[in-house]
Amino acid sequence: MKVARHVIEARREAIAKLLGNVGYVPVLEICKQFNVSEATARRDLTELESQRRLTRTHGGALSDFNRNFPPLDSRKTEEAEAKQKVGLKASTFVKAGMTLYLDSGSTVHCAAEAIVAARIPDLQIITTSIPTAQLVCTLPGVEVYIPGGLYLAQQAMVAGDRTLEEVARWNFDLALLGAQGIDENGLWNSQRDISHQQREVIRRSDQTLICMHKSKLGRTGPSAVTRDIAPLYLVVDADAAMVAKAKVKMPAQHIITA
Amino acid sequence: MKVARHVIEARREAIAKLLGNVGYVPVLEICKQFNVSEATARRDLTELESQRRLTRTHGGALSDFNRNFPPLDSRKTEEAEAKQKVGLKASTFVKAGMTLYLDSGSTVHCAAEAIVAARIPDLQIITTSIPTAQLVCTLPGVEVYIPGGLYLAQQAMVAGDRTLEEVARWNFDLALLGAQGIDENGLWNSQRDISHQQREVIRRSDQTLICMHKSKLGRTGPSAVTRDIAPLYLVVDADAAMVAKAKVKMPAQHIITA
DNA sequence: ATTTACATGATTGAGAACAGTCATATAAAT
DNA sequence: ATTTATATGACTGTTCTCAATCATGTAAAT
Repeated sequence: MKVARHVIEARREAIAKLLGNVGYVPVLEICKQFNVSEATARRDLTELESQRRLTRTHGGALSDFNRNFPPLDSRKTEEAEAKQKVGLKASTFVKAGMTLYLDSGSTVHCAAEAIVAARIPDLQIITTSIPTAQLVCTLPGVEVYIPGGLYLAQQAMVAGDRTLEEVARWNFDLALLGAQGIDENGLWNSQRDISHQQREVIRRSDQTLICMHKSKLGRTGPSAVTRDIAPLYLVVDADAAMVAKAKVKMPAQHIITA
Repeated sequence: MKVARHVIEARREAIAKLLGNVGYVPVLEICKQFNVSEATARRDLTELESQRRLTRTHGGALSDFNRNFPPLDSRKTEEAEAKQKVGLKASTFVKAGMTLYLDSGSTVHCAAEAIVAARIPDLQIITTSIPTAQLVCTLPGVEVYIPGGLYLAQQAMVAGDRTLEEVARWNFDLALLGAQGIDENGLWNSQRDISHQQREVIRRSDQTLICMHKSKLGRTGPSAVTRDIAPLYLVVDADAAMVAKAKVKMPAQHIITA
């Protein structure tokens, strides 16, 4: 029987969310959880895949978010080098005594590695990323705060309403954020929760650096963080001309080439 | 043909690493990458899975994110067996659908391992322990919340005023707590912060199990959690007579021998 | 109210993945 | 050097997964 549109949307949204939390969902698991036949479960998955929100595998589906943010350590791609360059550049903005927000994501994690390498002391660091927290807590005089929230196994981070509330209780001297894309319409990320939270961080931070590598220039994502990117700073492994080509509306002095 | 042990180890290590980078590897991909038959690829995967280093799926394997924490593992070596027994017993009190508080500490971590082994689904788990969070989040239908707070590198946990505040926003069906000691004056722990927080958890939980091994009977600690231990339950690898010798004022039916 | 559109579940055949068994060749043990 | 242990690949039958098709009943459109 045909079923109301909103029911379908809700179920697919729920599947996507489930996938975001768990990382991998077998088809039969979906059948059980949502009381649908394999056929519909598969149909939902193919639909979600065509929306680029997941990747199908034999027997189930993989979170796409996982592919964008694979585990942060032990990676050796040429992308990793770019990210390290970007992270290193971003870390030069960090000064002793700052209250600092570090986003979850591999590029910002590289920045954290550079901060540790530079042995910048006496920071107050707030981060939703567990690996990043564990990394920076080795620095002398550094206090690391993790906002509470739902733990996402895939990304080893916390997120959700409570996280947002917690973040709203801080003010930052500097925030380092990752993103999925930036174009003439603004800044984009992968999930509504994360975009929401980043918007709050931007509001509460004296200065915000968007850390990304050049392949993300001109690209978008499922969820808009902000259209108004003029106050932000962009740290990227590309010169101003390349950034201009992506139609990023940002003052030239806010573009920092790594 | 039989092949040298180190070759096998190396290949399996490489598979694990590959998995760490990519997040998901199909079996055939392993066959191609390492020039082995499907049989060996599968054998490697089952071996790695038994080492808890990955999760198998139909057609491949998923990277496992619940990495073991060195600090917790080293603490586990002594009296590990006793703690596992206690943890196993405590886990039998956990039923599907519960809202559950899991304390930070090795004994409760053992209980978490037993919960995972029993594959109890649909829990809502609140824990301040990062390793425990990463362990239990693998269960189906389980949501894991980490209260915000100051990250303590030593214990891989969060603590502090904010953590207490966050905990105070929940109510639990069941709480599993560790402790440093219990005697005629009540329950003891190592730090004021932790005692404070445990007191709050006890207040907010329908049932509280204190999980400890017998060497802690009759011992105290720097900070009192509560003098009124009568409503609590004690899971310990000792019989009622041994508990009585420690002058623990607790109804007999509240003493559970592991 | 009637018609159209379509989401769903059941069925089916094809293809993929799996566990088990066995022969073999080589590493480790003696 | 001889024996034992075992890692491997080939083979096999079974199970699982998948895409396609069709009938059905309900939501949307008219």
